[in-house]
Amino acid sequence: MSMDFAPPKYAQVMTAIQQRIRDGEYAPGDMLPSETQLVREFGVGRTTVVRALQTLAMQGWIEREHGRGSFVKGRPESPAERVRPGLSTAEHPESAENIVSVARVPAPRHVAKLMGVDERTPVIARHRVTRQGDRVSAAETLWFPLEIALGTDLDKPDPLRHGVRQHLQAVKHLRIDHVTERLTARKPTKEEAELLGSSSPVLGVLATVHDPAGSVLLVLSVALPGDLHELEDVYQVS
Amino acid sequence: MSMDFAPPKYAQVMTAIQQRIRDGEYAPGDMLPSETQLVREFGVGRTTVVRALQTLAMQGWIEREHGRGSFVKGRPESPAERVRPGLSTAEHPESAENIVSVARVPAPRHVAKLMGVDERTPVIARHRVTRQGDRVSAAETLWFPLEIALGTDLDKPDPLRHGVRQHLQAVKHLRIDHVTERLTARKPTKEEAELLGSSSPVLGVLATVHDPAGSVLLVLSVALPGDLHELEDVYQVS
DNA sequence: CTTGCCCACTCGTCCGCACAAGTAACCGAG
DNA sequence: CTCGGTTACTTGTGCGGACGAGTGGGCAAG
Repeated sequence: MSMDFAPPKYAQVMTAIQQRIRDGEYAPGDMLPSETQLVREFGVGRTTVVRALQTLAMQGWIEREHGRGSFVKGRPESPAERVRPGLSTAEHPESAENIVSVARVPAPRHVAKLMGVDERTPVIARHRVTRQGDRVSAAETLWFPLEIALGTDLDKPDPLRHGVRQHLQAVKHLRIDHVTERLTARKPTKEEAELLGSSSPVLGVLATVHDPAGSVLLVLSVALPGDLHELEDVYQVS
Repeated sequence: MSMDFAPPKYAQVMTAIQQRIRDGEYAPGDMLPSETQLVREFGVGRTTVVRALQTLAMQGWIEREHGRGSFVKGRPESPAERVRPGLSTAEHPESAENIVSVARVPAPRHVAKLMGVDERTPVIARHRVTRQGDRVSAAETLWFPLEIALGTDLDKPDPLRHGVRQHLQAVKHLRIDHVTERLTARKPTKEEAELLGSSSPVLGVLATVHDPAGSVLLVLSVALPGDLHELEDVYQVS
């Protein structure tokens, strides 16, 4: 059975309006249709339209003025836009083609340090790649402490179709709370260079993923070829 | 008549709960009273309680789990701090030793694009270095549109002792509002390699600095040798 | 003991309605 | 002409009710 879940109506209204703003149909400064008009257009209750508009306002897409109307601000630029390679790596679904190898290996020095265990403690290393068309656009390694991987499929070479984060949540109720990322420029390791088919500089992302208590769920390292990737960040100055 | 306006009820509920979290009455991890209980306690409709709780959740005070309850996160922390090479470069004071050269040159393609002007439009290029002990730890170039530099000392090779940001503010009342940064890994240019004394990979930061109206005040490019620099970033997950 | 179902409880979403309050255009009295 | 009120719009807030869906404990059948 095709059980595709429809997103909630208020979210549908939000996406529709966001799309129109991006398309320029609603330009910055324009007044949006009134709540009543939107109610008619989308065939939903005012509660729903109001919730969509108020959420958009909180996210900075629009501005609402009591008695006048809602106006396009067109500047959804918020700290939410930051690229977060660490998190997206933990969330991305896997497929058979992008698993390179999964093995139990002694923890490399820098990984052991981040996990707070002794060097050479055995850990699970899960090597993957991401493809963009024909080319390998990223080489990723995820390291798991044994006690985390215990009872999960993280130590098996089968693809996790819902991603690592989902798997941890579903199988062991482990929740990701925060991520520490360290970014640097470096040469790819021999293995990475082979996978990427190039030894030009890479952006190295080393991320430590924690649960709410601060324990390390995994450490991950991503090598992003410099000629393929740019990380963008916009911020307000106090 | 003392017409003091009572804040809306949903806001009253929010502040009450926030207060209890701050006081420790609701400790992190605790389950909040259920919506129904809060309805009874505050004598308001469920709509109101739900709105309060959902807003608190969006602000990061609590977490709501479908079917289980609402839980104190006790973490109204703002989006985590991030290193911002772009801004600090604009703020750092200069000294005679770290000015390499200042000249009027045609805008390079990528700079012209960010400024929104034609390629080869003349701009002021200000080349600098940062030292760490004996070693040059960063090579920076700041490009200014002519109309910005006009009437300032930005086009003169004398060090700006209070930094570029201060100078713009003091001399022309120009205020920095936001910065867009693009990060990538690349090989240093010939000039950068010479200044840095190495041609190992660098972290390239290309930042566009805007005033409140969105006009570009300057574009700056920083080359950070990968073996000397790491950019760290911590963030909360949803 | 284990398994599977039921049920009470939780939050998620949505509706229709009501009234308050701010805004702006119109219109008539002066 | 100016002024002030009326009126038709807008958003802000609030209620009660309804149904859906996820969670977890209890309970009875196996």
